Amino acid sequence: MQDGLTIGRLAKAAGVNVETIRYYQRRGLIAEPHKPLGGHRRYPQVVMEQIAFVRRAQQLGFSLAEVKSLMDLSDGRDLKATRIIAEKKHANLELHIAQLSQMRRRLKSLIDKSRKAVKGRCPIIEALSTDS
Amino acid sequence: MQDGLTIGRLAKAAGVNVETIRYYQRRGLIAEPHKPLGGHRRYPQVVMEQIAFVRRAQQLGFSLAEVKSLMDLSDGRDLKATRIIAEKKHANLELHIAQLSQMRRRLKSLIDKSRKAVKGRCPIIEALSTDS
DNA sequence: ATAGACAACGTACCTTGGTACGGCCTATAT
DNA sequence: ATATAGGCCGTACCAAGGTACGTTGTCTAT
Repeated sequence: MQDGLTIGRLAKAAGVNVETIRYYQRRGLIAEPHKPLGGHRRYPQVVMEQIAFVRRAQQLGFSLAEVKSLMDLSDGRDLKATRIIAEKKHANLELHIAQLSQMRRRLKSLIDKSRKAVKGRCPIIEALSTDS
Repeated sequence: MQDGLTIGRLAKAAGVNVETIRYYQRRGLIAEPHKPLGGHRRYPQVVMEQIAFVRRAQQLGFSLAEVKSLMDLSDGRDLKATRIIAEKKHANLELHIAQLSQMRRRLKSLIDKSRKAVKGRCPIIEALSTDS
């Protein structure tokens, strides 16, 4: 029994798959403990915190590449650089939401038309079949 | 010179890549003209309309699998089946928008905090580093 | 008739965020 | 001492919607 968790226990504790941890290591998102010459790695607590960081950032919409950038700024000293990443993401999010909202509106209108339509002519199919 | 367009001209006219047309053929989304024994296919106008159908449906948020279902209903006789597909998509869209909106709100709040923050402590990094 | 452009086809590759597998090695409990 | 669980590593695979490439075949203009 040594200090730190095995990858399996860490995975369970962090609520992720073992393969996900290995994947994050390959992407340089979490610290990779030294491998004791042909033995098994032991993960200190800090790695679990790094995994949690990744998951929280993902929930805010950041990609893993962006998460990496954020982590590189995670000493908290460069407020502005961090904020710029967040602002870029926020702008993307706005755009994305606007596009989806338009889709939703258009789809809703077609559905409403379909409900009132007479048999035999489907407004949805017709809208997809013609310009305008 | 024969009737119909070659795949290259069709692609240009429809504003898509040649490979996209071949891909749509493989997915059964557009009609595949007979190949005249070792020769080149000729595409009638109707195929361009099918491509346009696919693109319009994509713009409403439908996946290619859903587009296929819609096309199978495109005689316009089954209003209800078509509407059910659209309603399902609409519901997904609502959910998706709601999730993105929450992200946007949370991100916005972090950005605002960051603007007012004192040097050295980044509220964005801190939010990603801790629970709650 | 021959060059050059284009078509056909099969297959591999791309992105993103993982998941799964197989072969081998190690750690731990009994 | 040995069983067996689990770690390590490389590689392949998944969805989705295409894109790219190489080879061979064909079409068309000159």
